[in-house]
Amino acid sequence: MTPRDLVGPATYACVVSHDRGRRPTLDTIALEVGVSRATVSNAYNRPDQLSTRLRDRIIATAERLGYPGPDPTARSLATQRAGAVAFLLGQGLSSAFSDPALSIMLDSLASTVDSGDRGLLLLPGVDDLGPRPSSVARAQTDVAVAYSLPDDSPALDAVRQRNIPLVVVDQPVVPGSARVEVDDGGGALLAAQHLGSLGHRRVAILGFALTPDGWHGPADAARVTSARFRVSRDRVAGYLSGLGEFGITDVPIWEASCGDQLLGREGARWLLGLRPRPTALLCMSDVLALGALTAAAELGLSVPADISIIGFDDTPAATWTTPPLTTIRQDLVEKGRRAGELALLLLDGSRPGPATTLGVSLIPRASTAPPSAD
Amino acid sequence: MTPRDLVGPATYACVVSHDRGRRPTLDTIALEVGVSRATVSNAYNRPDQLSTRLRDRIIATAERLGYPGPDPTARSLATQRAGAVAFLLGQGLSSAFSDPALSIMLDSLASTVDSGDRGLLLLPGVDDLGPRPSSVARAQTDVAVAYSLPDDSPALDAVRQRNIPLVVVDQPVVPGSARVEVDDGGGALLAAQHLGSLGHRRVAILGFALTPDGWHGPADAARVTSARFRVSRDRVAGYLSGLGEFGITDVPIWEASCGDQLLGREGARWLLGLRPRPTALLCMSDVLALGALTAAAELGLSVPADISIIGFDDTPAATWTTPPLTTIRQDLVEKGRRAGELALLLLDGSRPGPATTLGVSLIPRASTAPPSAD
DNA sequence: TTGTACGCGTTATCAT
DNA sequence: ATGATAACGCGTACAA
Repeated sequence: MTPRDLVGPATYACVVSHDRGRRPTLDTIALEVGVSRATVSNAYNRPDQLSTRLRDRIIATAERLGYPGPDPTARSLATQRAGAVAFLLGQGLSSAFSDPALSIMLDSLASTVDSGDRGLLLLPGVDDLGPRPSSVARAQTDVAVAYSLPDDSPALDAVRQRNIPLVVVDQPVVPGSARVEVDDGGGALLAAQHLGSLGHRRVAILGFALTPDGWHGPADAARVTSARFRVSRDRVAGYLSGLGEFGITDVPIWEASCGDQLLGREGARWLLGLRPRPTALLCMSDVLALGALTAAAELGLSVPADISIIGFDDTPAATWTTPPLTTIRQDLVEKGRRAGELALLLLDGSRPGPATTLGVSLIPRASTAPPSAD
Repeated sequence: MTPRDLVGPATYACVVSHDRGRRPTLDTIALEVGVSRATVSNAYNRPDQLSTRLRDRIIATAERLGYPGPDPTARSLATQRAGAVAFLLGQGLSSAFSDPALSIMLDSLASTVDSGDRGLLLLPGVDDLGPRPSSVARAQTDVAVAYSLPDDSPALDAVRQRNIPLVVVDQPVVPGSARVEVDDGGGALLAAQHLGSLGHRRVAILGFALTPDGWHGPADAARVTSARFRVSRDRVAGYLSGLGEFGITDVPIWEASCGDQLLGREGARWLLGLRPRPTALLCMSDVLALGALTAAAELGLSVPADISIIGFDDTPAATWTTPPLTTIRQDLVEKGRRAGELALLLLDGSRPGPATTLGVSLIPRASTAPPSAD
């Protein structure tokens, strides 16, 4: 059926209800009211361009015919604006909502970006590599914000190919993109120095994945050297550097494939099973540290008397644990806000500037103490 | 990083500027290769429709000219599919990521919906009312999933106006939509009966907002009667009904405008300041219960000796608290999965069936006990 | 207010 | 088999 088949307005309304495939469009309304399509469009988008009376008539007619308003997709096509910010995650959405560090950051990002009529399009990743390139290619978005992807994530190639502006949070370093990160190396250094100055000499690392290959377990030197996650790399380096100041060189590392609490527990069990047993654990996140707390309790070790545990992030949970968690604070809210602002700037046509690096600080609580003289 | 990495983006920018802002489209490629637009489209979407050689030539040319692939918006316009599921929240995204019950559900929903090339479009709400109608009107989505909105949320009118399928999670009841909810009344009943059978006779309720007007503080009978959140209404009814079985009729209620832990603490302080002091608190969520635990500790009351506290949801945090929290379990993962499945079904053209109601159960832990004989 | 030229693809249907 | 033609899809924006 072509528009020519429509003889009159009344007929059309009839046709509409009969023919379900045919939704009313701007043209339908224009025809019915007897004005042009442009005028109907103006009624919705520029009410000041026409008389109130005409506008009311148009809106009323639209309602009567069940016109749902200008189609968002068509509007996007015409305006060349998708009206959404895509957020690229390393893993499934599962992580987005269960990892507090990510949640808090995302929340802040969302409220920053939200001002305006923009939505937040979440693109879940697969296997720590980030979203599939095809997902990125099909996403209706004006700008991409990538969160903590490995150095060689194919998703980032897809973003570049689409030539949309990119904001990278944490990692990796992508030339030509805006970036906000935290002083991971410095934070790790602080944590290690804290333990060292407390007198610990046998310290182990409970860390994130070094490379997105799904491995979890003890990490040897080769894995550390070839790590493809910048954050993990920098934090390990910071830990080792800080421990090195105290002459500590032999540092076991357990690598959790994801920041999952259960894996943290498993890793801590392994590390605490080493002989001689470490007297302190450097955990790359509070969540991993929570797992470590659980493991310690299960092994009958008391924290911090038998084992000191230090986290990273300073998420709210760090204050609720027993004992409250000594940790490295990063400003997750600020990180999200900056990322959102950068996204808006890029949308406005700004060129990306140098990366923003947020500071970190040591928050001493009750999960660390000098080692007991055993 | 190799020098090549640095050159890549710059090179592309160069191509773009040559074209004087005119980005390549399907036509550009078609013209260059000397085939029709349709053939180029097929090269991307139906590789089997043309010879491998021609396809390779097309793809190569596309890459050479910096063609980013078929434009997602144009594709959506043509296919009449946005390729996204919109998720409507009552409040800002802040809540989405900080409320564990929501996070877990959303996570599950996301992974259900994720299979396929769909994204999840988050539409944050304002003032507990849900997203602004204009946000809904402009969202590029094929289906809407509304989470826990008040009975008269304007966002739902906007969804209906757009005539896109709707899945409602928890509340409200919207005719013509699919729905998944939990047995809120039954859960509340279980909680109240638990306390009653333990011997408690002075019980108070620490609850969610009854109406989206930002009020927090003591709730009188009028507010309860006119509540516009179904879940709050049903739970209060369930609580009162269960308590009624033990002859308890005078039940103070404190209403938290959001499920925030700080508000939970504030409410608990108020309730625990009443004289005679309640011996037990019915909390509408684990998060509120956490706040109550904090308040009790600050008031020097020990749980459960001085005060019994029962939560709702059975989020992971319930097991970590001191003492571990007695609570009502609802299957949040299942709830999300069902909601996702319903969304996919509706996308497939199915008609919404009757609402799915998920069961609840009492999880007794250590935060409830018989009242001390004071 | 209106006419109308885009925006960018998809997908029958048709031709070789 | 392969590829071409052309008809949509639905608005926006600018000149008239």
